[in-house]
Amino acid sequence: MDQALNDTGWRGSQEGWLEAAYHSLLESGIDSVKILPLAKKLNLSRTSFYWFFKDREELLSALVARWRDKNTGNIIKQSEAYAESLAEAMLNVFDCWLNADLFDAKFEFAIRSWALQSDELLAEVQQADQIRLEALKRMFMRFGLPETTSDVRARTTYLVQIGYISMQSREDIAVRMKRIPEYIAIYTGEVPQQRELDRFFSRHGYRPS
Amino acid sequence: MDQALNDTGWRGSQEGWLEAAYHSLLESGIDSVKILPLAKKLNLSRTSFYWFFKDREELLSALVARWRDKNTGNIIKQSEAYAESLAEAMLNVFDCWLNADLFDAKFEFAIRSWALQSDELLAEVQQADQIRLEALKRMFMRFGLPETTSDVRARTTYLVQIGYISMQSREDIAVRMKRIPEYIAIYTGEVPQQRELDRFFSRHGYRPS
DNA sequence: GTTATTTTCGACACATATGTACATTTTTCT
DNA sequence: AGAAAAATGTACATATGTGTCGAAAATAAC
Repeated sequence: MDQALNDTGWRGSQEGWLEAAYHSLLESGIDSVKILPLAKKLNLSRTSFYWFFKDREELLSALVARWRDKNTGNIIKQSEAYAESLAEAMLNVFDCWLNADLFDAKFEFAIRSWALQSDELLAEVQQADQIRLEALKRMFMRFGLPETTSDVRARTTYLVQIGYISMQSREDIAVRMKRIPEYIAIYTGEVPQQRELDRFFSRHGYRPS
Repeated sequence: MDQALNDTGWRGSQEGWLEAAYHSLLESGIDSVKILPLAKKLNLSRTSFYWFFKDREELLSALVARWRDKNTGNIIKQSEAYAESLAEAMLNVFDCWLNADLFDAKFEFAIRSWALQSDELLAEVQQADQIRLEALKRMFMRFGLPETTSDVRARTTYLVQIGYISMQSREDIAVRMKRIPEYIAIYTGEVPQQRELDRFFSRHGYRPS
């Protein structure tokens, strides 16, 4: 659990503490993000922390900033990506659910759990929800669906994913892939073309058997 | 914040401490469920707690038992209730999402957040998920849908709700009701009859304007 | 009304956490 | 190598939490 995160010769760094905090948050929730335990993991003196951060609050703010930068943005980008059909557009969004670089599901859940005890964070999360939902709704409308329908379908798409995250399920990629065509059919009301599915499977390194 | 939970003349009781713990869990997560703060809320001495519970662990176990008894069971019951169409059957399930007596959404979310830091609890939550999903799947199959379709539609139904809970949204009942027909259409593939909707609205004391 | 039971509370021992002040060490810069 | 800067560590003050013991008070039982 040591560093090597550093280009300098010092053992600790802002990034190092933040990284440790991130892992602790994902593993055991925000109340586990405490300076003393983190120091033990990093093999550093607890008080050395205060060289990099003013106090615990500043560390927690840095965590929120990290979430904000990562998870909001890619959904919008994917929902706006080029597509010839609604089914293909939806598959672009699904990239987020299968690629941890685009959307960090564990992080998302940990943040939501944290929001239970922080009204300030809850407001941020709800703002993120709204922005993401609106992007998805625009995608449906781009393909000619009426407003109310687009709204509910956007919600379905998004909420299933948030629900999935909240189940903290650890399913095999093959199991999840097998359900994809059905999900697309439910969300969009249209069955995806085989070539669209093949393109999707291919870019996620999956070979249907 | 005083008692009156008691038929006896004593101020404290097992139920009183449990009730306080429940509220604290829902408001601020499991790490806020601490004996000292609860004692302050109850206007009791902290150590009096130990007369009713062996230790903190026992209190937490009681909380889990409460969740188990309440939230698992009603979904199954509603999914098996009499219905002439799939849409009507789905509306029966929707009763859970709109009636806190049938399904305590806040409790559900708090438990899931807690499960982040307890593998034992996580296993319980995942077992509950599986049982609920299977009940919903059976409902779809009862109306003649194929197995895979039933499975994915059951997931959609359930996950949207878990996702909704996880959004911790505080929406107006009218806003939610307006979306109901669309949700039913997406989940079941069939449009609900007006009389089915009227029956549903009526039993939730809602008058569409 | 007295006695027994149940509940409540204060004092103690201990553990874990935060944050400050200041001395010390380690690295970097010249 | 020597000075400066950056990072680390020790000691201290303080806060909040758990759990035990035994005395005291309130209620229930007779």
